[in-house]
Amino acid sequence: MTNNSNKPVSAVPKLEDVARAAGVSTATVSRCLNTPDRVSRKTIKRVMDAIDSLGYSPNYSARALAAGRTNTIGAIIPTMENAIFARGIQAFQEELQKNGCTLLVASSSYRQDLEEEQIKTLTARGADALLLIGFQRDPHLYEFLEKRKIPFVLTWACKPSHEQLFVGFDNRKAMKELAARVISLGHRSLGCISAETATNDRASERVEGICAAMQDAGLDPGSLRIVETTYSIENGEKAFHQLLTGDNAPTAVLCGNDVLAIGALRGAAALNLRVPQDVAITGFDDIELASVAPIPLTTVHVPHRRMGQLAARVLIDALNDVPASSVELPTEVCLRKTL
Amino acid sequence: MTNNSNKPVSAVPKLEDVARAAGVSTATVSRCLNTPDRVSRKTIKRVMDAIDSLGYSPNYSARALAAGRTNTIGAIIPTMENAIFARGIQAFQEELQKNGCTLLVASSSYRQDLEEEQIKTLTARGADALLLIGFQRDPHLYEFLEKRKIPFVLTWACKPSHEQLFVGFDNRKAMKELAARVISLGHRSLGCISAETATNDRASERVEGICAAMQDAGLDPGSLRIVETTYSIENGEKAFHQLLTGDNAPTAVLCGNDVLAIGALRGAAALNLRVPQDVAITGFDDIELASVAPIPLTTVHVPHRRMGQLAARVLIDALNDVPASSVELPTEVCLRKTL
DNA sequence: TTGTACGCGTTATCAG
DNA sequence: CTGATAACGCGTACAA
Repeated sequence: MTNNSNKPVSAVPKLEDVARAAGVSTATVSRCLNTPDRVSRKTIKRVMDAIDSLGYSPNYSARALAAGRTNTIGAIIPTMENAIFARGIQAFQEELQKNGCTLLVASSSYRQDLEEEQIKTLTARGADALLLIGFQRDPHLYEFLEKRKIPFVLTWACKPSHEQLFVGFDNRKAMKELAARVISLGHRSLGCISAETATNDRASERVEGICAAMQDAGLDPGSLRIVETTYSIENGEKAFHQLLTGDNAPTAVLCGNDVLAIGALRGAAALNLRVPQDVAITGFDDIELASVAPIPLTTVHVPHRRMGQLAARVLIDALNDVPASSVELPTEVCLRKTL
Repeated sequence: MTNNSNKPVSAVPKLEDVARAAGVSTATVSRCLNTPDRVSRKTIKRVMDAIDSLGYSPNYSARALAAGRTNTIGAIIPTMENAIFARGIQAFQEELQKNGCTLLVASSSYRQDLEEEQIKTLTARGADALLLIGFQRDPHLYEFLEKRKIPFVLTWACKPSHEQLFVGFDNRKAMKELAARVISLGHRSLGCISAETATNDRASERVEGICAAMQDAGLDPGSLRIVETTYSIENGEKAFHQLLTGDNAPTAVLCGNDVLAIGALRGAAALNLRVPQDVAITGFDDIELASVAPIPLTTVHVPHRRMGQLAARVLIDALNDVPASSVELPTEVCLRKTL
């Protein structure tokens, strides 16, 4: 067998090679791949056979450059290590895949400057659309995205007054409902372990929710003791210790998420406090972990998978110029044993 | 202010626009971005100013097409929902980012056919290199990657006889060590809850490890009762129930990972069995969850973050033609309270 | 239904 | 050190 072309045998096949093998033009091969309706049955078969035998697969960079679209959607999440985002993003990805789109994930480590960088990078890489977490970011970023006509959806939060597309839930309302529950059980001295509220709108809305519930119940929101820390079991434990060993220890500690709450639970055990008799503890998110905690955790259930899936649909619609609208997902207080 | 060009003001700026604004050629702008050493100080400043004021950022598709490299590395993991992979991949990503590379993640849902599809997609998308989990896959995939000269690293496992690059640990050895520990404590009747071994080499190697330990101790490996199931707390619980309510219930249940073990723990509670007095339970991976289980879990510690980081280094070296070599990471039996 | 030819935004080669 | 200019692989008018 001889190699009578002047190219190495092992070169990656391109459209032109397929065209030659099938005895058609490159345009026809391209059409077979993108608009098969406009090609005759026979030709399609010839071309497909050639594609198979050559092991051809299209070069997405070239395709993106020529077509102006990448069929790639980007998502920027604060961290990949948290089960919450993982679950929602997994669902997001599955739905995208059904629609022929690929997901590009980047994580910002909860830092706004890094998020901005990632937004720039992902758009430069040709992401057709973006999923972002929360609302809080520099306005010029929104202008940037709008100028480039890149659809985006905001998730894990909602702000119905906003014109921006979102698929999320009301953090404030959800936490307020839970806090009201706590108060209705007689708790008057509340504590809270939260993520950093300055740069995390979900966290600050949750704290607001607690304050609102206190207000409604005639309690002074100023009396809420707040400890801010980074999400992790260990930090939850430390924060709990700090809260409970200070003056005027709270009788109930509302945590910004389940991970912190698990830490708090561990902290309670270390201090020989019984939960919920000596101190009540609540979480947020209802991750799988919540139901298998040493004491099953009272928390707020959030429909993460559904959120991811809907967010994908919204973006795909937007890309197809189908008018999409925001959706606020319901959350639900999930009573178990720690309250 | 007038727009005296015939283009819309809002068009995304390109290299040419920057060149015009800076009064240089496109080649020079390109050089400023890629090989600044070969451009004079002054010119660089002029160009950078133009870039800033126009808000230019390069089109990666075009760059990839012209340069033949994307600075993108792909990773295909069985699932994003598992903390194990999340942690390793997060570290992988951080290390890549330090080296100017972007990570593209895809998940295969533990299915070989989907993994193959993802490999094709990621290479078509121009991934310069790939991270894969485990060794077990159709040989023609390896040929495919080698033909395309795409470096790849296999992780979460190792097979020193192999020529392929890997950064992982010996699942068999790790589990064997743990099993030997279990046996040395007097357990003669062993059970095992594992992921599907047919398509998951990490799982099958772990099971093999148990059998090897039994053999060494003069026990019949055939007596090991194995239940295969999908990783989840709930499935772990079910499998445990099945194991313990059958004839000849084992006195120790070794689980393929921590998630299953947590489920087993819950199953034990449901059956009113004390752990470890009535039945011993062990996990694998040592995720954060393991240490906060109702009863702290005896498990095998795996250096996930280090693995991710090293895998990144290996790939980056390979891309720079620096000879890289495989590394086998040590694991460690982690004794807590369930054994 | 099919083919021709140009353009997408960069990089890289080769002169100057 | 800088500037023309030819690739890179594909999509898509426009023509046939």
